Parts: sequence; C-alpha cells; structure tokens
Amino acid sequence: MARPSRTSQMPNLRESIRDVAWRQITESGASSLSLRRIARELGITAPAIYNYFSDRDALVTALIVDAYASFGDCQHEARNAYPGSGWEVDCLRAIGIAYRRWALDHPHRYLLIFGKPVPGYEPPMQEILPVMMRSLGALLATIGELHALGRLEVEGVPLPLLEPAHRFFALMETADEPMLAVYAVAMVIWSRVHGFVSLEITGQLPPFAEKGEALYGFELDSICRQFVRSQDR
Amino acid sequence: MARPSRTSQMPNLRESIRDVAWRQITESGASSLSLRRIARELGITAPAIYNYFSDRDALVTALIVDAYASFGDCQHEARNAYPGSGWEVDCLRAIGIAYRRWALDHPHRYLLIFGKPVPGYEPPMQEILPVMMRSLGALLATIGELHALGRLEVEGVPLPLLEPAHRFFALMETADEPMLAVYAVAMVIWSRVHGFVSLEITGQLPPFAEKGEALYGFELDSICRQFVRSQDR
DNA sequence: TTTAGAAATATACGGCGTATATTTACAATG
DNA sequence: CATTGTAAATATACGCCGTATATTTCTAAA
Repeated sequence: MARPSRTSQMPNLRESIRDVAWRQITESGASSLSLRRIARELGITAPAIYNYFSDRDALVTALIVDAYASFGDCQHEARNAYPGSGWEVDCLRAIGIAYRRWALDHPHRYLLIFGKPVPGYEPPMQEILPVMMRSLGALLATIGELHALGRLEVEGVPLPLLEPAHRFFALMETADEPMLAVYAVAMVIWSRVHGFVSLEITGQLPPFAEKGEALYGFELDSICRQFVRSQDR
Repeated sequence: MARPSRTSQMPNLRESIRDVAWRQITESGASSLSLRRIARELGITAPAIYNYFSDRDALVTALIVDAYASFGDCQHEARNAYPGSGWEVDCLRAIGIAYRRWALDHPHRYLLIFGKPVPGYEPPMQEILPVMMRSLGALLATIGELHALGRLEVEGVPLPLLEPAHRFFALMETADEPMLAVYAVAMVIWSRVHGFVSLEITGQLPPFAEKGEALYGFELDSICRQFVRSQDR
C-alpha cells in the first residue's frame, strides 16, 4: 500500500541521497554537508529527504556506517592476503600499511569516523559499535594469533577494566585474561597508528611531506620489535 | 537608536568577546560557537563584533592562539621543574604527563588546536606557527639535551626533508643534521602521545576509562626505553 | 472505482554569518 | 565653547541552514 511514485524517474532515492552526500563530502569536507545542497543537486526539495532519513544526524550516521564498512574491508583484505601460519608479522605490517593507505586515499572518511564529524553531531554508539568492532577485528585476530603462538610480548601492558556498567562489557564479558592482553596491545598499536595518520592527513607533519612513508615504516618496525618475539625463541 | 555609551559599561569589549567565546566553547564545544550567541550574551548586536574581529574566522584564530599559549605554558612549566643536568628522562616523562593532563583538563581547547576546529575554518599558518613552535619547544629542547649528552638513540629514524619550497624551511634552514634527528624523534613522540590522548578525550578508548593513566604511562615508558640510552653507557 | 496512505511540495520559523547604511557619542580642533 | 571628524554601535536586509506543518499528488490495494 505504498507509492513508488518517483520509481520511474529516480529509482533509489535513498541511495542517491547517500551518493550525493558522499560526493559533497569528498569534495568539500564533512562539515560542509547540507541537506538543502543535496536536495538542490537531486532536483528535489529539502524536506523530501526526511522521507528517507529522520534528520541530518541519521544521514551522517548512515555515512559513518558506510565509511566503517569500507575501512573494515580494507583491513580484512590486508589480513586475508597472509593466510596460514608463519606470516603473522608480515600480516601485522600489511594491516598497518593498509590503514595509512586507506586514510590517505579517503581523508574525509577517516576524519568522519575518528574525528569530530559535524557541528552538533554525537554518534549513536549502538549503531556504530558493530561496524567499528568489525574493522578492529582484523588487527585483533592477528594479534590473537601471535598470542596463541606464544610470540606476543605483553609484559607490563596494563589490562582494561571490565565493569558491568561499561558499554563494552557485553562484548567482552566472555573474554579471559589473555584476550584482555590482546585487546590492550591492540589499543596501544591503534593509538600509535592513529596518532601518526591523523597528524599526517591534517597536514600537521609538514617537514616529512614525502618522507611520511619512511617515518611510518619506522613506527611499524618499532611496534613489531616491541610486541613480537622472534620466531626462534 | 544607535550607540549607547557602552564605553562606560563595558570597557574592554574585545576581551569580553573572547572570554564569552571561551565560556561557550568549554560549555558546548568549539563547533557550536556563534557570533550571535556571543552578542546576545553581551547585550550587543551581532555586527558590533565586527569592530573587534574582522570575521568569525579571525575570532577563532585568536582563540587558537590563546589555547596554544596556555598549552605552551603547561609544557614549559613541566620542563622548568627539572632544571640542570641529569634529569632529562624525568623531564621527558613530566612533559608527557603534563601534555595529557592539559588535554584532559581542556579537551575542547585540545580539539580546537589539533582537530578540525569549526566547519569552514582553515587556520592561517603564518599566525599560528610561532605559538605552535613555542609549545613544541619544551619537547625539542629536552630531546636536544639528551642528544647533546649522547643519550639519544636515533638509529633508524628517518630525517625530514628540507626543501626551500617548504613552509618550515625558514625555521629549519640553519639546522644541522643532528638537529634534524632531534626533530624527527620529537615528531615520533608527539604522534604517539597525540594518538593516545586524542582517542582518550574523544571517548574512543572506552574499556580503559579509569586505567587510561596506566596505559599512558606504559606508552611513556616505551618511548623512554626506545629513545633514551641508559646513563652509564 | 474508490480510497487509504506514501511521497513529494509549499510554506514558514528561527537560527546563522555578514554586508550596508545609518546613527550616536566622544575627543580633538578652532 | 562650539564644531566637526571619526570610531563604535545600531538597524536592516540577504541568503544560507535544519526542520516542522500542512497540503497536494500519485498509486496500489480493496
């Protein structure tokens, strides 16, 4: 009992809105996203968008989920390039390199995910957590394998708290202590990688312009040296 | 009616505008800054602000300079607490701890400086570079001292490019190679510290809520172990 | 053929930054 | 003291924005 009215002229308006939004974001940044501009470009009126997204924040959330999906794909592709055992360190490096590559290729998407996206917007965690955890999954799995092989150096790494009140509790309540150590190491690695990449794509690492890759490689080496024990122990 | 004798009621309107802007930022975030809200709170009309700031971006720039000044003070205070020689490692740690403390105490200022401040705003580098370099100065000086003492481990650290076309060239053209190594190590340390702190203040390190300090301490230890040679070599 | 309801429009409100023209208060000058 | 130039405020207006409300248009099901 509905009306696919525009179906003839504009089949998937919801997807068209998302597409145009992405184009505007990649052209002029996430903060300049405007429902009216999207509508203008699609030849419709602004309130029409409210038939597909309850408000601007809902659209932003959908875009963030998209971005996480693309980012997660890139992470898991890197991981899947090193199947089997014995290549965990190479896999770790590949994930790190893919992380930076994706960020450099999609700086606006990266900032949309990890920065302060749009003025008044606060991301709804229960919608974003799944895609967020999926994209962390590649890193977690690889570190987990290293741990299972006894090659993960975890001495001195503080473990996270697990209180029932915590948002992440549901995800982690079945985790044993080794899993917590894996998680902690992942967080440290993530924070290092994120620090470098976010400075680089916001242009705050200027003297290293063309040498960013070398300095990033140095950081990946540092990570491997610190957290991975050599194969022949 | 036009100009009531405001000079009597409100002597330093320019400073009052900045104060109110800071209050609004610390209360509701940098992105919700609004000239009209500021004017309303001061009992003046919005265009009156244009007598003191040429446009909204000029106000934001002034706020960023303020924030850098406060941040730089915090960094140099930490450094000055360890005068003389022999305490360089403690000094390095103190600077790192002060960095996180300041960010946690002033998250909005931190994001104003290092994040994507306001929608369409692009910071004018020639205004910001001085205060930015000053706040990096504490870290640079301490690492420089370690280097002068032969205690800085720089093996494998890639050096930055120094091309005349570069914005930073004027600052660095007198630098010799050791100075470049010092600069490179400072960038690595900065990116690690920034990565952790920015994730923490944007709430993306959830399971470590109360354990953030411990994990951060672990990172500072990692930095010292990697880049500082023990005193008795 | 009728009709319920989805999807679009028209219109409007209050917010924003800011450009323009106008008015006022004050200080320096004659 | 009177005049006047100017800086600082106001009034007004324009074009953006997100979005709420009411209304129209179309179509699929009854």
